[in-house]
Amino acid sequence: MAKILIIEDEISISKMIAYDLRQFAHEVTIETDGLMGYKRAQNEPFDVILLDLMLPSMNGIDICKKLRAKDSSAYIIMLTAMDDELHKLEGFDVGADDYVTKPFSPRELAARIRAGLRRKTVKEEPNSMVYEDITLDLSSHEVYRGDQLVPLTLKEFELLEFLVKHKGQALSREQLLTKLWGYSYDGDTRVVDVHIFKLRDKLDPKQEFIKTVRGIGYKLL
Amino acid sequence: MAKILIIEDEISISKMIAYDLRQFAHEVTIETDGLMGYKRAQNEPFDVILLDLMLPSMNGIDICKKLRAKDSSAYIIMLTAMDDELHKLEGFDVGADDYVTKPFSPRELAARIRAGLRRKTVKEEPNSMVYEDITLDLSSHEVYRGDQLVPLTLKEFELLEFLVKHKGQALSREQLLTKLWGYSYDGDTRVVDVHIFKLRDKLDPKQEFIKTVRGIGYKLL
DNA sequence: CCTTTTTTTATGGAATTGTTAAGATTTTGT
DNA sequence: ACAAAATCTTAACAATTCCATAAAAAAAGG
Repeated sequence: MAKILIIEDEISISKMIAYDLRQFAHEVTIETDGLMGYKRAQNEPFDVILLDLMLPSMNGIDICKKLRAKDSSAYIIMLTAMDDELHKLEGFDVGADDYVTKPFSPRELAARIRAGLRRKTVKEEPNSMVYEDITLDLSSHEVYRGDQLVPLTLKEFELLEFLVKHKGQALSREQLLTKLWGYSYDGDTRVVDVHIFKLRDKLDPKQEFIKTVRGIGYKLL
Repeated sequence: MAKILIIEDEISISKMIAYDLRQFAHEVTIETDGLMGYKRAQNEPFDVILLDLMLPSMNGIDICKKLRAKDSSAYIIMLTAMDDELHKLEGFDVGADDYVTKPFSPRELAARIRAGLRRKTVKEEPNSMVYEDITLDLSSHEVYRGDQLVPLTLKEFELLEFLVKHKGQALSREQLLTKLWGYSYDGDTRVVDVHIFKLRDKLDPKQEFIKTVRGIGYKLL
């Protein structure tokens, strides 16, 4: 489910769209004023923004331009009235990802939003990984065991990330060294053991998840 | 200090808010009933009115509409439950100046009230971001820590703005340099450290908010 | 029960960040 | 246009954190 912002002054339209989107468990926010909408778009991390062209206090084109000038990562869909073809063009110049002409069917809009979301998720890397009750937040570099924040050092974090990414695989010390320490690493192969120990100490004291594969290395169940 | 009216039927919430606000020497009045609250709002010159949406005998939306219709000069902040996004919309149509979704932190509410009071006296368009009790006024380029104006240089301001906009994310020095200094910047990467140091010095001497992510860069909690 | 491998602990040193100050650059005031 | 002031950048040193190594203790395997 995604965070979606609708900036549209015709309340009947925005309510209809919002109703449909909420059916798909999306979190929908509506703004009727251009400037207010722009401010929210700027300050909250929306996944998709539906943007009407004609708006009070600030029009859709300017909003789109400004959002792109900053580095909003939102997928922006412009809503245009049938006849302003010219504006449609500008909409694209301006950094919109897609456009829909009014009147449109809810189905079509929903499909375009889904397409946008897919594209967005493919484009961006996943920003969190979950393993059992351990959550790795890649953007904030935080790790939680349940809802307990567990401070890890960089190497510990990278090691855990690699383990989770390859869970189930037995990973040799050499593999870990070349991937996490770099291909030209020529130090002691036992470095890995020490970091595994520290990871276990912080996250898995009972060695429930991080198993040692004798003669090889380690693996995450 | 200001006269503040809280219209909220959940006594635990209103008492908590009132307690916090009185710490700042504000004069706080509480009403639990919609109609009663409306009457007081009409008859006394409050600077700020905190208005719950769902209230007995008269809801927040109607109160707000009627007060605006009379042209009460109060700065009205709507308190909305997380999920009634639709009501939030109506709240704006209706002339509220700001809104806060429950649950909210006392700090954030206090900051928004201060922002409202400032705006009320200076009468300028607010284009502001609020983080904890730090308010960033983007149009005047002013930053407040609580009530206190904190003079920042341009780079410090931009840095803070970027941190707030990406709060929670660990931001690398390279990211900050390319976004804030420009894509072609080729100087020392430690410039960032110095500016972080100065920002902390002015806004966060105890390093409560601006955390360093060793091996990466910095992040705002 | 002896050997091999892994776990655990301790420590010096390397790398990263904090802090300060001085020089360079830009902005402001006159 | 010039001088003064403010801000930014760089460099150097201090403080801190983290990592790699070594080496002892424990466990596994035969």
